[in-house]
Amino acid sequence: MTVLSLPPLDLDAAGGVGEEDSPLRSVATAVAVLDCFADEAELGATRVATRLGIAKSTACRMLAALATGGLLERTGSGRYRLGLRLFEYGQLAVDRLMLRDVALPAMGELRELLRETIQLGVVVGTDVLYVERAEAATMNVRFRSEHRRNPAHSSSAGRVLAAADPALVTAILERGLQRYTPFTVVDPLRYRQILASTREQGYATAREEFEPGWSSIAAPITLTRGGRPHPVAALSVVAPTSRILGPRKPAVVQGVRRAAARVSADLERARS
Amino acid sequence: MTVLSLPPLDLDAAGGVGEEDSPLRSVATAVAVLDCFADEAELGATRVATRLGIAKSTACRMLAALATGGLLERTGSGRYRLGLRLFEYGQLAVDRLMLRDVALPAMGELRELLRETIQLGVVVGTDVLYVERAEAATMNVRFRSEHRRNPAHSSSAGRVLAAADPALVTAILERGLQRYTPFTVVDPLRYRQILASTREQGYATAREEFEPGWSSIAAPITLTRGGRPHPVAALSVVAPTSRILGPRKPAVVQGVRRAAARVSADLERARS
DNA sequence: GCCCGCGTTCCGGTGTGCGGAACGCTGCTG
DNA sequence: CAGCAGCGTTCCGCACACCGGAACGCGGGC
Repeated sequence: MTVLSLPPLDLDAAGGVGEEDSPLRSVATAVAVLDCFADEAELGATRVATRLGIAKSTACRMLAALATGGLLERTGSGRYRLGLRLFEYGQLAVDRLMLRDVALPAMGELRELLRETIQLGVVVGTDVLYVERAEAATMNVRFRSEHRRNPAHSSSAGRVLAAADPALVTAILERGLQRYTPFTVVDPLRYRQILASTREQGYATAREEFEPGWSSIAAPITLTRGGRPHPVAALSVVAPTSRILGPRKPAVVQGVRRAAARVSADLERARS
Repeated sequence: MTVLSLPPLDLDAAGGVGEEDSPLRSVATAVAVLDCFADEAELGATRVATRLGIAKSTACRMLAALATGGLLERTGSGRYRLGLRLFEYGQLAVDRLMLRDVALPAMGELRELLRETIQLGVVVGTDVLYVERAEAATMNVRFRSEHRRNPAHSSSAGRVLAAADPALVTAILERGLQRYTPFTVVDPLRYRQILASTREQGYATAREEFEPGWSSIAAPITLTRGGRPHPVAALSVVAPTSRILGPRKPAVVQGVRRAAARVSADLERARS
């Protein structure tokens, strides 16, 4: 089994529902129906039909079929909601990367060492998706679903992953460096400079570039492929700025780099 | 928005792939294709075709359609694997229960108090599915995907949930009390006695009934519906037997009951 | 370099999913 | 209390999109 062959960054997946010209029209619309539930928690047949521009009867059949398959569940009032089977599939998808299990011990130790929240992120499209998180001592309700994915250019994890992947860099630049805070780096030239220094130093930082007050430091988890180490994921420490970019910064950098290196080694050994 | 209306325990979902007589045949087979990946990490068109008894060309089209939808990803050698989009959908499905976010703080505090692993479980079919886990101090690699779901009859969480749900009890008994360890309760009469005492005491225990050496204590998270409190989830402490069923048992019971009661109250308030 | 196995593509017939309209139902509202 | 409006669901006939079999291109392996 190949260990975590990085998905070839499907750019089209970033867009909206759109009209797929693929075969299996009904399956494509079924997936589009699922996508509708990314925005809203509960949907009925009429909403789905109008959103997708299909007949109401078609939407109803799609919803029923997805519900019998377990991908959707019926709420009391005839509407539908994402099903828990999707949770199981999603956990399996992450487990199959053979990354989380390898990284968990190191993440727990790093959390204990720094007493901060540790994140494990991979690239999907031009975003970083966090597939595991070791919360600081008291589990922080601040980290919710909306913090499970963020644009690669404004996060330290995205930088260590882009630093070694020119195709990802061009994809990020094509999409545009959107500004989220006054500190967000939006100049392509400056962004490339940051990536260059990331390559040199072996870690990346992001100072309040996505959410005011919160910064992060990340180091790459690599896998030697074709003789050269290739980043496949990133370990990042996220905390209020003063706690990791102040006097503690050297300790945090050393800690996250060591943890990422250990995960890389374990991942290499797990490649049986 | 209704908060966590318990899914009506789809019994058929427990079975294998099977032939659905529902409309939208292609969507049904697409779901069946997804189900194939519950067992194996990577699959090609031929394997899928033989497993489902469909033509190889059909399987190929299904795989391609699911891949363009992001539910599957292509691995290097033309085979397929569950896609990370499923992870996002799955996280959304759990978030929409408005249960995890409410329970996280209490779980973190209980973990700190007991220094043991805390699990948050819900019922799906006749199994308990754990949708969140607060690991003990060092994140334990022992808890992996195979520990994300287990039969309701052999877990403490399943008992507090079955204690107030006669329909679930009959479903569990119909399925049969499978033996996993020498301690597993497999006598229906004894099982009903245990449920009765669970109702009285307000918590449940399971002593090495699923995995030798590991036991658990659970308390119900309830939501008043129709004037009466109704369990919708369970908080459980899982640890080596001596650490929770020995002298510490009273403290553990009190801790998990208090935490579950707090989550219940918060959940009630969140029902705006 | 041969062969076997894979994933993919092509093509025609047919059965299946599409859309529009009609049906119960619930929960508003005048 | 009755009317209505909106919902999810069902029915039905036509068209077309999907299924299966066979052919293609490619890669790995005794």
